[in-house]
Amino acid sequence: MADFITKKETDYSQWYLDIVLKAELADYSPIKGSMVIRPRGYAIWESMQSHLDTLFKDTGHQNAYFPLLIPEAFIAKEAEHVEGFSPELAVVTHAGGAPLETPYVIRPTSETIIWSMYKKWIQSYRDLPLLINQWANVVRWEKRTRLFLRTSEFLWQEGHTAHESKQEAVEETLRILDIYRRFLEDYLAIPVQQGRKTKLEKFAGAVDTYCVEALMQDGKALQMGTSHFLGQNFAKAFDVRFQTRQKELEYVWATSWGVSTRMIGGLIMTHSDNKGLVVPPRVAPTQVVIVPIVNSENKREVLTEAHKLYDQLSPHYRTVLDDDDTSSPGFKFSEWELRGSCLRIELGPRDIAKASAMLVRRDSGVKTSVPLIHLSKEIQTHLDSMHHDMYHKAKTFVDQHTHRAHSYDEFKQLCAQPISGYIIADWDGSDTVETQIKEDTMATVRVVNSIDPHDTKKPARCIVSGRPATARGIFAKSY
RNA sequence: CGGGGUAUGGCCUAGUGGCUAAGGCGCCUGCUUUGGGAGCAGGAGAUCGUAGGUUCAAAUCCUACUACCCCGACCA
Repeated sequence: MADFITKKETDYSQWYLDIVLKAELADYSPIKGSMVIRPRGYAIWESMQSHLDTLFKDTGHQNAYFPLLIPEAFIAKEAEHVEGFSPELAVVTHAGGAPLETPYVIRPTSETIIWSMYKKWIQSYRDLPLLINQWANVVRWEKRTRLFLRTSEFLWQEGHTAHESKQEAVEETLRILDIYRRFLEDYLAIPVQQGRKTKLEKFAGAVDTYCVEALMQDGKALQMGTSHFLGQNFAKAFDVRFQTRQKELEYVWATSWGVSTRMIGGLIMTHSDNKGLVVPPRVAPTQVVIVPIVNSENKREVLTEAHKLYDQLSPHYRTVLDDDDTSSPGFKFSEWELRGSCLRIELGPRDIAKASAMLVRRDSGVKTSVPLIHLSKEIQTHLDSMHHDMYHKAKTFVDQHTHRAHSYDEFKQLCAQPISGYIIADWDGSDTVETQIKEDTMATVRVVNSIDPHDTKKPARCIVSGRPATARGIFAKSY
């Protein structure tokens, strides 16, 4: 992990931005607040897409596509939705060289355009459940942006489902939440907290918002994915009713859920170190880089061996052979560490003499000499253990920075720590207390979970008001 | 929208009133090199963010503007 623990907040920001820019994942774009995702960064996104698509399709979801522009009036149909999104809409007022009679907004999310179509598609319980996902870009004109973490335009997937019953929709909401948790842990090696959002933090238009949260190395939380139970709000706003099995007419029950390119930012902030990017093996664009070490005498022999090795490995691993002879091995080592290649294979005369290669891990820096005949198998073993080691390193960090606050004084003291982390506290569930905590300490409720009655012998009390506590929250400062 | 900062070749920086704007990285040419960011020699590349002002003289001082970055406000 990076050793900026004692440094200031701005240094952490700079460290993060340096990695994004120097590892060539993204760049500032000419449009303020939006970024250019460069090929190396996009490859991570493609990898995420492919894994998530599999998880969605395995649970019966299908991909579709809806328009970028949404009639402004659609947004206004759901009261909370319009209130929540209005301040951050980009509006198209002119087209074809003339003012438009009715303006369009660039989608900040697609609930409204999708539900306008669902009205046509859903008549009977036979049409349900309708399980659709879309890969798209959306625009939200935020006041403050940061590469990957909050850009005015970003890429995401948004799922939109319609169900016969409340229970089925709630189950779907939680099923997706669990897919997100599994994806983050099993593919990105990022441990997460899952739970419900408070009324103040939930999605504009949802009945309940659930989310997965991760803890960054500076002790701030980052929301990595959300899954909303929408109740019948959008069905009512767009008048989507269906004939039930009992021949009655009822509004359908809905969910929506999404994860975005923000996950790339979360991945960087969770795993990377002072040498640069560290990418978990299952999504890494480059899993193995082969660096041949040549001199004028053995050049041909070493390069022949290196190419043989490349041919052998590249069908199984995302492999790069760096045979550029204008830069030195030392330069390449540093360069590939910065770019986050999982494993480096050094192949030089000494190695070839004993029919082996030097294998170096990005996460730990540990070097092992491996016989060439075992190399392919060894790589798999190392990639697997690298994933587990990265997960456990991150998990240990989270555990070390998770504290329980029994009083407000204790809470405030924990918030004042350089790396405040998660603070678990009981409160009365009121907006007033939540707001006060935010004003006093900058910490917000990341997720709410119900209080396990077996956990405390005496009834839980709100740390601020002293009233009986109704909820146990995980609080943190956040991005 | 507030607070702070920056603006000099493709990138990073030096230059705080005075001769032809300096250096590093990168780039081009050639040679030599290659096990942790190689070396030597030569070369190309800048109207010093924009506009105005002060002065014999401005990259440097003053004013305004613009852009970007950081911290807030805001933010499924």
